[in-house]
Amino acid sequence: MSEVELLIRALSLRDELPKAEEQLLRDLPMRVRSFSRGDTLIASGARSTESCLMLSGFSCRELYVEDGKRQIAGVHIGGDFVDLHALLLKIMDHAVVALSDCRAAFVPHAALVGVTQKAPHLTRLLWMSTVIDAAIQRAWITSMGRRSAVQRAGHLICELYTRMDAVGLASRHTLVVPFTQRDLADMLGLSDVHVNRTLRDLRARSLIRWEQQSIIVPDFQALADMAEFDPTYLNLVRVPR
Amino acid sequence: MSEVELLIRALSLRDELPKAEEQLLRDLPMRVRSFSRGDTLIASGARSTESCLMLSGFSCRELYVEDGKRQIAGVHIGGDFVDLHALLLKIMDHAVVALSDCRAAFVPHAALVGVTQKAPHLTRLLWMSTVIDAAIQRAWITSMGRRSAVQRAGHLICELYTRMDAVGLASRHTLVVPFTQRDLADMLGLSDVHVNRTLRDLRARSLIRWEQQSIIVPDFQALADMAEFDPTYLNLVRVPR
DNA sequence: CGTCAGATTGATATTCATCAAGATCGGTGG
DNA sequence: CCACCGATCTTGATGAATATCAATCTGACG
Repeated sequence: MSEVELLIRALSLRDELPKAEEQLLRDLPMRVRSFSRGDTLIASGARSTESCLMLSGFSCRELYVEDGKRQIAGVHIGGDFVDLHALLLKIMDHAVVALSDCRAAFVPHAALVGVTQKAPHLTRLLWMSTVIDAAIQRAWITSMGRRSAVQRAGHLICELYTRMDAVGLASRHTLVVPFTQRDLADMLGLSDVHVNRTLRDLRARSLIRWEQQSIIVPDFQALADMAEFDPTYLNLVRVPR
Repeated sequence: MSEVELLIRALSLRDELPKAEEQLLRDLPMRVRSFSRGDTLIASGARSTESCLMLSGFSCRELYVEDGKRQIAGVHIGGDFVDLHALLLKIMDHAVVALSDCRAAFVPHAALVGVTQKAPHLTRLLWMSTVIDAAIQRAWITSMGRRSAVQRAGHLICELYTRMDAVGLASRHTLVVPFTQRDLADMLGLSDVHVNRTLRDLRARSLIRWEQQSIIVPDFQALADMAEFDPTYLNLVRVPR
């Protein structure tokens, strides 16, 4: 079982992945490292020569504004090529930080450039993964601009549930997530106090339960309806790309 | 002067563009169409077989939530390959709508797949343009989550100024933009009334003037400082990619 | 000259942030 | 084993930011 199984699974969900391309992924040179919650995987402003693939655990994209307020612009789980865009951007506009203990693989840009030169279809699939990321960001923008706090929180939980379920990381109505309410607040653009009340509200409506580090979603459809969640943007359909 | 000059300029700002690749762009088959303000260039949910390149004028990415509230998730100007991600996404999660009279070129996906097969470097530059788009979206998320209304509006104006200036569409302190205050409200996630007051505030501080369809920024640095605008994320540097 | 979209202003309501104080819980040193 | 400690969660009270509702004003245009 190779380190890139989850990535292969994530790509296979969206298009047929020929064995040869699978092999290219397995053969990518990579340096695997472990991190603890709070560690910085990639610093803001870094000029990377490697891109970072999540193997297990959680990380997030983190930006700070001047008075120390934090905004999280995306959450990443195993199989996400979090930092693929560094291949093109050269200088990071944000940091990637561990939200839980996690493992990540760092792949040299030279190897990825190699993929773009000899494997156009695989290149398109990697490109696709960055573009799905952007679609998720648009959903966040929509939530932050035009949805209430309860809907926003519900929408985020639906997103995480759907994404984790797709790669086999959710089990029967339950998500194991390491987030504190402060983390959630920084994802949703709310204060931690207000997140607490928002979760209480969701609990009171029996849309979620929150035990230890687990979010339990007894009735996904009910939550999705409340939050106006439509999973189309996650592109979980297998079509030629 | 070909239709794709502005695109060539936008890419050249970020990396050297060999003549051969320039020629590939000029040779792309395309169907040019004109639109009036309010027209839909690409409908939400569409399964396109073409991608849309802005030639002139303004468009935006538009999403609606159920009670009819609109959120704009990005603004596009001449030279922006607005809809390049449709090549990978296959089904649109949002609409692209004209914010002014504009012209756009539609390029068949088959031709773009061709580029990915025979021009890896140009492919990376196109990929880059989608990934810069995502960086802009992260800046919007940060603004919406953690900046005040005045900073948010200022930040957006700085973004537009910088992008338009980069491709030669801004002239001495002045931006010609066709936005109504309602458009602006839907970009910023505010009500139109509040946008009006926010602009009044910016005017009162002499950070902008707003005449007809022109935004005048007498002192860009002052506005940027107030809004904490740092243009790094727009990747306006010429480096090998 | 009337009409209509957009801009502006005022009054009020709602949502959410901030400040402050407990409560809970896991971990740690004695 | 127990007392303590810090981080997190929870709740209440208050205030600021922003939305909503309702007029009025302005300017372009038929």
